[in-house]
Parts: sequence; structure tokens; C-alpha cells
Amino acid sequence: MKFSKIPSATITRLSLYSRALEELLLEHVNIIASDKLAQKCGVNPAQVRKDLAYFGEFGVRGVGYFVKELLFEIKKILGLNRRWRMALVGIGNLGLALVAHENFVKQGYEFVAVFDVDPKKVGRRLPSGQIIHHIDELPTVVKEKNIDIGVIATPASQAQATARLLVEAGIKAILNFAPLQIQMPEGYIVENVDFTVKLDNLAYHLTMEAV
Amino acid sequence: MKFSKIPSATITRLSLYSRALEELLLEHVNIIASDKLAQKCGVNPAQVRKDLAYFGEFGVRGVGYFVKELLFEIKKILGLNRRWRMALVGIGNLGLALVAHENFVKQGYEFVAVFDVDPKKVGRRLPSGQIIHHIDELPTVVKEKNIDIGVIATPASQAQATARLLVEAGIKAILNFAPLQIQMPEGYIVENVDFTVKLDNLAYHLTMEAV
DNA sequence: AATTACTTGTGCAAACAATCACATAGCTGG
DNA sequence: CCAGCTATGTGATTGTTTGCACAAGTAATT
Ligand SMILES: NC(=O)c1ccc[n+]([C@@H]2O[C@H](COP(=O)([O-])OP(=O)(O)OC[C@H]3O[C@@H](n4cnc5c(N)ncnc54)[C@H](O)[C@@H]3O)[C@@H](O)[C@H]2O)c1
Ligand SMILES: NC(=O)c1ccc[n+]([C@@H]2O[C@H](COP(=O)([O-])OP(=O)(O)OC[C@H]3O[C@@H](n4cnc5c(N)ncnc54)[C@H](O)[C@@H]3O)[C@@H](O)[C@H]2O)c1
Repeated sequence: MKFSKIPSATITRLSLYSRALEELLLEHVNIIASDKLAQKCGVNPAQVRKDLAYFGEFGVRGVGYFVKELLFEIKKILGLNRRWRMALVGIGNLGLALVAHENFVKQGYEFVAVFDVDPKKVGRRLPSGQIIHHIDELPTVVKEKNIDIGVIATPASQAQATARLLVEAGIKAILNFAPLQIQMPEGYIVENVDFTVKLDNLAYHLTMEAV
Repeated sequence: MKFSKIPSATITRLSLYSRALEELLLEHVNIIASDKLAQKCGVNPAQVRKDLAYFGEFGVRGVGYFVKELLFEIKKILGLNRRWRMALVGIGNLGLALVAHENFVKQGYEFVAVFDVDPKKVGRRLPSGQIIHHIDELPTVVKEKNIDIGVIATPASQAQATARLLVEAGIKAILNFAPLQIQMPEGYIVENVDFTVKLDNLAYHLTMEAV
């Protein structure tokens, strides 16, 4: 299983497949063909088969894929057969929505620590149970609580400094909501969730179409 | 200007360039070379030049790009030289964060109408000024208010139905926050903002790295 | 056992995207 | 006005991703 040979787009699609399969499982669908799964996820059927083929042979020819089994395999591939411990930095409007979101917990992602600088916020307990730590406590808390993933929801101006703090505390993976490109050392990963870029894409398409 | 020949990744990067240039403008930087801009955005310098070359010659050889001028051109390309009118459907945790976010307005994106089904919410006025309409009023309000873009922040179970409503009301472009693939008729666009997919990517990389 | 119907897994070609490398053009200073 | 310097714009090249088309495997039916 060559890590480097797998398209990153494949990983993203695996995530979509996993979600679709989860849904099918709830609907008590036992078997699904690549056609149907592809349609549900908005991709080409051959793409589905090829994506899966990177990791093994999970289907039965002439039949399809067993939903439960395939879901299990995909989750294993993605590393979703365990829980992930996250730290959230910046409890503003967005941060509050994130910690309140119960879907994350269901998917195995848990905010086990939250940080802010605002003295009015530090020390308070959130409805979801976490106490807001001061950002200065980040290094110790991150180690104590065994954090895997850092989530940045601070203003853009503070995001790069926050990333550095997280890296120095030993966190290898960051989910960034601030609208800028975070610079990271080799071997560390950032994923950006970028609302404005998506809106700009829509604006571009609407503009082009009108021409 | 051949719409179809431009890589979609180029459009996404133009959005990043635009943001970086905006920042440089505030720092009173007048001229920037593709090297520097590329570094700021985490891409290859040749990539920057090629992306821009799709739309014209905006630089001066031996010098670089005039920040103000390039920003103007990129904004024109993306359609950011106007205001975009958006409707938000679903005023939950996430929806509230979105309407409260003042950056959108700065960038030219404005929530001019918001909808929900919850009778406790309908009729109330948000701190940002909008009155929450019942979803049944969507068709008329969308027409009255000349909405360009629909934003879905309902539970996943309601997202496809919401998309249909928006499409029927004449909206061509949708930003979807619900964790599922929305099916749209030909010629309509959806962009998904998908937190969990991003987290799954991080989980995968952390898992692989550990092997 | 042979036939039919079906769906996976995959070699290959085509489409798409990123990168290199350099000719080209503008600026500056003498 | 020429030489030297610099950074753009772009043809050529390399690399990556997608999609087609079909051989291979499975099940059901006769
Ligand atoms: N709200 C949205 O819908 C939205 C949309 C797109 C992007 N974003 C981005 O997400 C980020 C957060 O947005 P928001 O609306 O929640 O902003 P916000 O201003 O409501 O919250 C920011 C929070 O970060 C805290 N903070 C500031 N500096 C900090 C530091 N150094 N360490 C720790 N905490 C710090 C502040 O005290 C505040 O609580 C911003 O970068 C924003 O651009 C938000
Ligand atoms: N909160 C987050 O951080 C977060 C993160 C990732 C994804 N999401 C997704 O974003 C969506 C919204 O999340 P949330 O946390 O705000 O949920 P929420 O439950 O807080 O809010 C949903 C809102 O939608 C309204 N609603 C329900 N059906 C509707 C309909 N048919 N028409 C109009 N409004 C309707 C509800 O009344 C409620 O106000 C969900 O799909 C969620 O999975 C949220």
C-alpha cells in the first residue's frame, strides 16, 4: 500500500463513500453496486471501483459491495475506526457552532479542549461541557489531553501564531477556518475550510454564465 | 475568453491571490513578483503566472505586478466588482455564525434574506437586521429580493428538498453546508463546504504517517 | 453443464494539471 | 543608447487523474 501513489482526491471521495454507505446502512440496504454508490456521490462508477482498488478487492463480481463490510473497510483506511481528540482555538461565533455540533462526536471527532484569549470567556464552561482555557495553557493542556488535531477559529490575524503554538505543542494536523494560507513545517498537514473561496467560485460561474 | 478551457483549480487559486493582494494593499506594498505571491499562497511561481495568463497580461517583465491593478483585474474576472445577494436557509448554530460574520459583507456577499421552519424563530429579527421568514415564503421573497446565491444550513435530511425549493425559485448557485451531495439539474452549481471530509483527510494522513 | 445476466477489477488512452526552462521585454544606470 | 539585470509569459515536458471498454468472476436459470 503505497501512501504516495494514492491521489488525494481519492481520499476525499472515500470520505463521501463512507457517508453514503452510513446512510444506506440506516436504510437497511445490504448490497450496493458501484453505479448506485457513484450516483449518490456524484462521481463516475469506474472512479468508485478504481478508488477502492487502491486498497484491495472489496466487491463481489456480478453482485456488488456488501454495505456493512465496505463501510468497515473504508473507515479502517481513513482511520475512522478510532476516536480523534481535537483542540479548538477561538470560541467566537464559528467556534461556538463547532463545539455545539453533535455530528462530530458521532463521527468520532471530539473537542476535548478549547482555548481563547478573551478574559470574559476564559474560565467559563460551555454547554457542551468544556472549560475555556487561556491560550497560554495550550502547551500543557495539549500534552495532558493527548490532542491529535488542532482547529483554528481565531481571527485571521492570529491564525499563523496559533498554528505555530499548536505545532510547538506537538500537533501534526490542523483544520483551519481562518481565511489565509497557514505556513507549516515539512511533515505537518493543514486543511483549510474556506467559505469565501467557495463563494468566489460561485460568483465566477454566475458571472461567466451571464456572458 | 474560453470558459471551458480554464481549470477549475485556477479559479480557486485566483481567489487566494485576490485575498493575498488585498492584504498586501493594506500593507502599502505597491509591486509584487510572482515568487512572493506564490509563496504567500503556497503554490508554484510558474503556476501564478500561468493562472493569470489565461486572462491577459497583467504584469511588467523585469518588474512584477502592480498590486492594486492586479487585484482589480482578478476581482473583475471573479465577478467581485459587484455585490452578491444571498439567501440563508436554516438559522441554527451554523446559520447564526454565518449571518454574524461581517467579513462576507466586506467581500461583497450579503445575506439579504433568511429562512427557517421553526415557529419559535420565524418572525424574529436577527442582530444583523434580517427578519426570519418562514420557508414557505421563499419563492416570493427570493423573487422580490433578487437573490443570486442560496446558502443551505439546514439539517442534512432537509437539504435536498431545500435545494429543490431554491432551484424552483430561480436560484442558479448554491453553497451547501449539509453533509451530503446535493443533486442538481444541468446548468446549476453547488459548492459544498464539508467540514467532516476535511477532518477525514487529516485522520487519514495521521493514520498513514504512523504506519 | 451450459447459458444468460450482471458487476467487479483493471490495462490503456485521453484529458487535465503542474512544472520547467528560456526567450522576451521592460527598467536602470552609466 | 547600450549593457546588464530582473521577472514575466509561454512552449515543451512531465506528471497525475479520469473514464472507457472489456476480461474475469459470480449467481441464477434452464
Ligand atoms: N463566522 C463565520 O461564519 C465565518 C465564516 C468564514 C470564516 N470565518 C473565520 O473563522 C474565524 C473565526 O470567526 P468568528 O466569526 O468565530 O470570529 P469571532 O471574532 O466571533 O471569534 C474569534 C474568537 O477568537 C478569539 N481569539 C482572538 N485571538 C485569539 C488568540 N490569539 N488565541 C485564541 N483565541 C483568540 C476571540 O477572543 C474570539 O472569541 C475567523 O478567522 C473568520 O474569518 C468565520
Ligand atoms: N454547526 C456546525 O459546526 C456544523 C459543522 C459541519 C456541518 N454542519 C451542517 O450544517 C447544517 C446546519 O448545522 P447546525 O449546527 O446549524 O444545525 P442546527 O440544528 O443548529 O440548525 C438547523 C436549523 O435549520 C432549521 N431547519 C430545519 N429544517 C428546515 C427546513 N426544511 N427549512 C428551513 N430551515 C429548516 C432548523 O429549524 C434549525 O434552525 C447541518 O446540515 C450540519 O450537518 C454544521
